[in-house]
Amino acid sequence: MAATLHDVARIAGVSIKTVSNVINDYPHVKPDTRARVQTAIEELGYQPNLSARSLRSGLTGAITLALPELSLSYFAELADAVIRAAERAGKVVLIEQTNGDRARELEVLTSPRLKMTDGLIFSPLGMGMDDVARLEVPYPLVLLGERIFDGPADHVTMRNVEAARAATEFLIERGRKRIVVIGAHEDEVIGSAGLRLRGYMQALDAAGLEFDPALIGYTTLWHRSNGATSMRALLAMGVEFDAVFGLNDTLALGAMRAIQEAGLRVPDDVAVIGFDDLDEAQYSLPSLTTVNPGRDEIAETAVATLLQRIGDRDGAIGDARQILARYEIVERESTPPL
Amino acid sequence: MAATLHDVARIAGVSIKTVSNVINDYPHVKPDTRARVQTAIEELGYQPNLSARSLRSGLTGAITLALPELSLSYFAELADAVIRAAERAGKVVLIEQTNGDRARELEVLTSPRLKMTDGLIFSPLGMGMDDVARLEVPYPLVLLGERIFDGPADHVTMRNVEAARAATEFLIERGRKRIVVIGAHEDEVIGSAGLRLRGYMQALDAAGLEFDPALIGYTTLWHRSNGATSMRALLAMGVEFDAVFGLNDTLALGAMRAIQEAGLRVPDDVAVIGFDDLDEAQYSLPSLTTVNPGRDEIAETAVATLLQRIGDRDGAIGDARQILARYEIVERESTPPL
DNA sequence: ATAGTCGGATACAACGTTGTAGAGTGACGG
DNA sequence: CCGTCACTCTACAACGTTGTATCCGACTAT
Repeated sequence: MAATLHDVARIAGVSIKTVSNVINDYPHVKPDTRARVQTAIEELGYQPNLSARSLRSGLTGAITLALPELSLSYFAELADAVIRAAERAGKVVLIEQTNGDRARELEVLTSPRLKMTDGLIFSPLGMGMDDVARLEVPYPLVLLGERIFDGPADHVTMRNVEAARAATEFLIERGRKRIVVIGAHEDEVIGSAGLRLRGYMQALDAAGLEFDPALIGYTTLWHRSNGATSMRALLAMGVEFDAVFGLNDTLALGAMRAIQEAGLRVPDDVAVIGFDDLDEAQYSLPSLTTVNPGRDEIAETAVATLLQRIGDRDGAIGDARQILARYEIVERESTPPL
Repeated sequence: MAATLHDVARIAGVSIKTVSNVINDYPHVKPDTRARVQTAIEELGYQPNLSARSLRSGLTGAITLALPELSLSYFAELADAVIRAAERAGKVVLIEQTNGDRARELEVLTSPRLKMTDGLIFSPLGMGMDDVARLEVPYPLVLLGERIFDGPADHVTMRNVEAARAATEFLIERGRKRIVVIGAHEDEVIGSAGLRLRGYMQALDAAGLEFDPALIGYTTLWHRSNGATSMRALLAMGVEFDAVFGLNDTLALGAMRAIQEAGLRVPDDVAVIGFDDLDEAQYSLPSLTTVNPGRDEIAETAVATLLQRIGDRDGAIGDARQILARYEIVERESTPPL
């Protein structure tokens, strides 16, 4: 079987603790002894048993990332970024999918499987304000996304309102006046949809444009098909518009397809802007202007914050923090100046 | 801190082993005792320490999935499927990204981090035939993808040649005769590109169509931009063609964009077929006909095979197996009958 | 010369769990 | 009435690692 400290110690003619000391770079080991131990380690191909180490130290070196599902590009790209950030810190990432299902999300929060890792980066979708208390968990937790405000945990997120306002203003500056929104959620306030819609309204307000409820397309989910369906419905109702703000890129791309199907031209007849800066937004026809919400920064910060909490066992850091990433408009072909 | 067996045992007035027996459903425990222990467990909110359990049992209940990168949709959807399959079996998945880089792939194979899990599902991209020996690893390993034939490990993959042949025949049956291939790799034989190109040639052969090297578009990577660039190059050379076979969906979608940019119509002037059945293939304009290579089946089988190997410590199962998934053509708008 | 310090190494216990061996109890058959 | 057996439970060791206490020798300061 796999070699242990005992095997190495026997071959090197030292105690197991000395081998352990060599491995952990404990300073007081004679160079000569160290060399002998190193040789033995290589000879046996010794690799430490991480379970034993975890048992001793109480830490595993892994973190959990819980998100709705990887087949949604936004979350796939988020996971990519989180894994890279974790790797830079020498940590490894375990992924749980919740499907955005509230029950499953609550289950993940208390799952024994979490004990396999040192902390959780959690992007909830189904949970609401009523579940805030469930976030009082006995392990380090960092939240992503928008569902929970003022929870008991650190929260890393994007400037939804400001960024959505900037996106809307971007369209207005380019001469668009009747801007459809695709992806709103009925009566939602605290989720991404609610916040982005608020940014939209702020921009209209600031520009002195009137808000027209007929321009708002509601969807339950944010898949491409929802964007297309919602757009088709608006087209069928004969609403007049000269621009579309997809509350995420996937919706925007779906809407763009529906617009083109209907014989309208993007961007000549209708300008389109999205939100998320997915990889695919560069390759649509026309390429999609969008908001880069700072995904890499979010991932990096979430990992750093979580690791801080993990390292901080006596609560020296203090209360839950809210951290907001920088956003940026990425201009492409779908929104030329008129 | 977290409760242990000792705490539960003390409260319930039994030995720790009895508590352990209750938890592991050992049959010979008096109902009365069992109930008392259960109560104590709930009272303390006891959850077993998985590190300790792992140390004892030698198993962690987690598996590693190593793949190029999650921001490639194909791999994101593969990861999604693997995680679901693992979850059904009560296992959890840790993800390593290799970026398709050979050095990084070899590193992953020997990383100590692997010891945090019971086995590896590995989708290599950079490794070649010369590295086959590196796959002789002292832990359960299941390979995905095409780079390695006849390796020392179980291999779950798709019927690349047959499926590519079927895709090509699908175009031929619909009256197309000059079929461009996008995404070929120079001189490659064993990779997905080489195999799919072989299927293409077989189909031409069977239909009595001549192979024209001018119709083959080479790319190094399989991103959307590569598909677009390669297609633009062929268009610039003035090659005549009436169909495009993208060796994956991403390439096909990129190529489709380039075709439309050039003023040609899909599918009227050019039919397009892809490979992978990504989610997004349904939502392009026109929607993309493609090959579903059996991704769910591959994920399910890979997990099942790996778990078998993990459970089979005395090598009762025997030699490495090759398992091929069923494929299927998914017909959409990009390939109407002429 | 002696106490104190430092470098270099070791023995032992402990992390929390489960397998093994075995002890105690009662029922049952001969 | 005793041996056997099934049931119920316990004590102990072990998984492989690292922290703590400790030991020995050599060097420094007084």
